[in-house]
Amino acid sequence: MPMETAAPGRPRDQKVGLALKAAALRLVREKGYQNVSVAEILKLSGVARQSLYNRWKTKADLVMEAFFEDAGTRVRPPEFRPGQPARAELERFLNEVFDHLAASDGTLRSLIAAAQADPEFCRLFHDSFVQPREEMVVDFLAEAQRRGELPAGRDPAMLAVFIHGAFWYRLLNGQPMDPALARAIAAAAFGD
Amino acid sequence: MPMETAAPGRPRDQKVGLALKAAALRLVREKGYQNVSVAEILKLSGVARQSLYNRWKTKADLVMEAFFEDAGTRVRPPEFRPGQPARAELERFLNEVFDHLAASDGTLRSLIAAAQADPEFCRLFHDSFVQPREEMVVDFLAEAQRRGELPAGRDPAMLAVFIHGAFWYRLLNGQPMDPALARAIAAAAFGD
DNA sequence: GTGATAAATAGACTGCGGTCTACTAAATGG
DNA sequence: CCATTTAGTAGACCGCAGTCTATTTATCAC
Repeated sequence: MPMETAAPGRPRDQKVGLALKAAALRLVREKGYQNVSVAEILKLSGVARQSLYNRWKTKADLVMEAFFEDAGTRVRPPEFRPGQPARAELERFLNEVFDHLAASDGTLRSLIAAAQADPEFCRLFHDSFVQPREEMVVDFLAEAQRRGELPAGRDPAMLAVFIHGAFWYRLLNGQPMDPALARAIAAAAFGD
Repeated sequence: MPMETAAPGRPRDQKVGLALKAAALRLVREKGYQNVSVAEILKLSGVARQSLYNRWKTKADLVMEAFFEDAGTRVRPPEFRPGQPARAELERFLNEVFDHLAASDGTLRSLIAAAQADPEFCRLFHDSFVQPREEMVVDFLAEAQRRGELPAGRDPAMLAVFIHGAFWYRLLNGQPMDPALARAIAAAAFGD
């Protein structure tokens, strides 16, 4: 148990933050990021405006935390399983990511958009969300290379950038994120 | 000369649109998209608010037109030149794009962000800006393949998505767009 | 208990993009 | 000349995200 350093002043009420995240998550799922106002989140959670901005700098910060707190558990990372070729596993992973994105409507798109106007949020979003997912793929590809399933000449880090880049590019241009894309990406990464 | 179909009512004053584009271009170059308000553009151009929204649906529409009207002439498309390998030409092209983006600060980032909240603008931006540039690369890669400089097994269309995707991904995550990236992209596209 | 500190609440306020209304001005066809 | 139609101007107006101020409340140290 960590020694709590007993900060002075009134302690934060956990319920306030939880209520805000719960309200934000529910409303964004129901209506989409664009169509949810901060005022609505405050009304549903029954919390005062300042209490939100005491915890998060922007609406995007709150929604990112509410939305992706468990997102890491929704998509199973790529891993080696007996009898499963690396290429097929990458394809499976991509399809799960696409499904998750489809279920979450345009939330990722909105958060990426928010990051373009806010360097601080851009870094936070990258460090806490984008980078870890990129590294999962890098590690997986490096292992595939070690096992001889990926040609030796390729750079796993660069391949991961291409893979995520292709998927961002399609997402941000409003184009379909379907199994055909997953197949094409996996084929390009592993193909000759 | 096209038969002008003599629309009824007062004709549009060309100067109004030109003044708006000139003001928008100058202010965005000076201060960046985020830091320019519509009110400023109106003040500098000496035009009324409604006149702007008669011509463009949003600030993003105006800035896109003002900013990229001549952008097509700034970057020389990839083309085959005697003694110039396709891979080197692609690298040159990417470096010119990166330079142009650096000079235009975050304008492309802001327009991509605006597109995420506005499906109509997303389509317009894609059709009039993104797609043509993508096709330039596809055509170039297809020609390289025909000439035997690009391995036969690869799909030029998919490669173009990877190339643009990688560059969008880096751009939108606030990472450097430097010659090293251009080299890595060209190497991955043409390398074994 | 007293004072200090910080959380929570309520609500006014700012600047923004975009819409709306009212009015004037320039072209058309009759 | 007159009716119609559209462009342009001026400025009020709306909902938004985020800031600020004032007040109350909960917890410390003493």
